[in-house]
Amino acid sequence: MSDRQNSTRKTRSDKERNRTHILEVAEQFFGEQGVDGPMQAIAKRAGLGPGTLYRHFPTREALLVALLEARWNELEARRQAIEERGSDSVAALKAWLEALHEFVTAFDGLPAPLREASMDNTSPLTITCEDLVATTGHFLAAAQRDGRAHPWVGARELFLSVLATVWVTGAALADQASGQALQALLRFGWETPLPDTDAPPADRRPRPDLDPPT
Amino acid sequence: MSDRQNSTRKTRSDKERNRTHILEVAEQFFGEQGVDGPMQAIAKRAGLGPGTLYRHFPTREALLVALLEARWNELEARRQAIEERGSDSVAALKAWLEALHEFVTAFDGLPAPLREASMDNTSPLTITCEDLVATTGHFLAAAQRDGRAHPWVGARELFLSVLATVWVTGAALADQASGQALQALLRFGWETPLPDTDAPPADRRPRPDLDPPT
DNA sequence: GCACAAATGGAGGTTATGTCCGCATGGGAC
DNA sequence: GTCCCATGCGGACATAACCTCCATTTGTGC
Repeated sequence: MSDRQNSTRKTRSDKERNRTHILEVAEQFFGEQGVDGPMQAIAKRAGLGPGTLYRHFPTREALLVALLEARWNELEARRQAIEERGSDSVAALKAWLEALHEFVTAFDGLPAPLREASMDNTSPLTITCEDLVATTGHFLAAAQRDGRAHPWVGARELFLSVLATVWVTGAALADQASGQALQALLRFGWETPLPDTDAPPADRRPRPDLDPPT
Repeated sequence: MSDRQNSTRKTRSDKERNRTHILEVAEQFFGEQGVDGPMQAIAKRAGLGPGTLYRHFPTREALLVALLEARWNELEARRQAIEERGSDSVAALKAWLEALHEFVTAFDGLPAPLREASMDNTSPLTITCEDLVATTGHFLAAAQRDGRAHPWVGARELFLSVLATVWVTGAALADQASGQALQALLRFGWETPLPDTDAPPADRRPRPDLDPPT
């Protein structure tokens, strides 16, 4: 970023100015209306033509990527904090999932494009998603090594479960209670029952019987 | 339904004919394109003007309700079959959740309107959703009475978790594996660990600590 | 057949998306 | 300072979808 035009001219100053202004406006707008709000409205609120908006961010997703970048740094900091705290692996995983949850709750309607991105591989958001899955996998693996998480659970599933939880509760629109209960439900899903007997720690139960793929 | 005009005239025959034709076309169309496909296309494929389509089904949701009605009967039959089978409560709940899963997978994109409906209370789909939640609650309660499901789990959450699972896996578009793993994750969430010790059966663990509502 | 209520169909208002191109504006040479 | 021109701007426009309204057609009862 900020690499100047190596050929002849410096990039015009108004360009960068407009870019950041768009980002400010979009941040506010998405915060109010959710990520599905009309792009037009952002351009209008920024006092720019639609052409300019699309020149800077050719798709809604591109705009989202730029907006999430700032928050991504914050999330990364939180990840480090969790790791340096050196708490037990389950607490760490829980903390990370909560951080992830908050990240996905940043804007209303965010889960949908993230889900899309984690499937399609063609979206600019894909890399972000894969990073998030990777970090989730990092914490999950630690918990599994300690025998505190079922070994058959995957990082991708946990990530998707966070998306699903946020999606289903409508990003804070709807009842908090269901959201929390769902989170608890999922936690009970991955967490291993009890280290309070001295039986073999991890998989006291085998992988649950999955129905054949019909 | 099919109550004739009590005032003066019988309802015109072409009306009912068009209605059923629209339903046939819509069933196929939604099956192919998902429930978000353009309404126009349905009208066109049925050889009708958009006005006629909207006269019969004023909203996309109204059309969905009519389409789901047939499948709802099927689901109801399945419910009865499960109950008459008289299997154990956990198996019954599992079977019901699977039936529900298939119901929600009927059309691509179905989870979204159902979620909407189960929140808004203004949608024509709302009643359907509430019926589904009620039945889920029926099977869940039985399992809880047997101490085979965590007592703090609610019917609504289970229903929403089915919606969420289907949503996140993109209604059979995406990887089956993640979908099944998620289902397993959730099942581990609600199912009570083990009747293989003769300890008090149900809540071996208290309701998990929910974080205070921030 | 005839009259008329009922139903049709498509034209059209509205809102959103994304592109294209004439125009203005900022950067650099002098 | 001023002039040139590449760079970026802005909004008009092409496209697509939604949904409504009303002139026209069509089926029903007599």
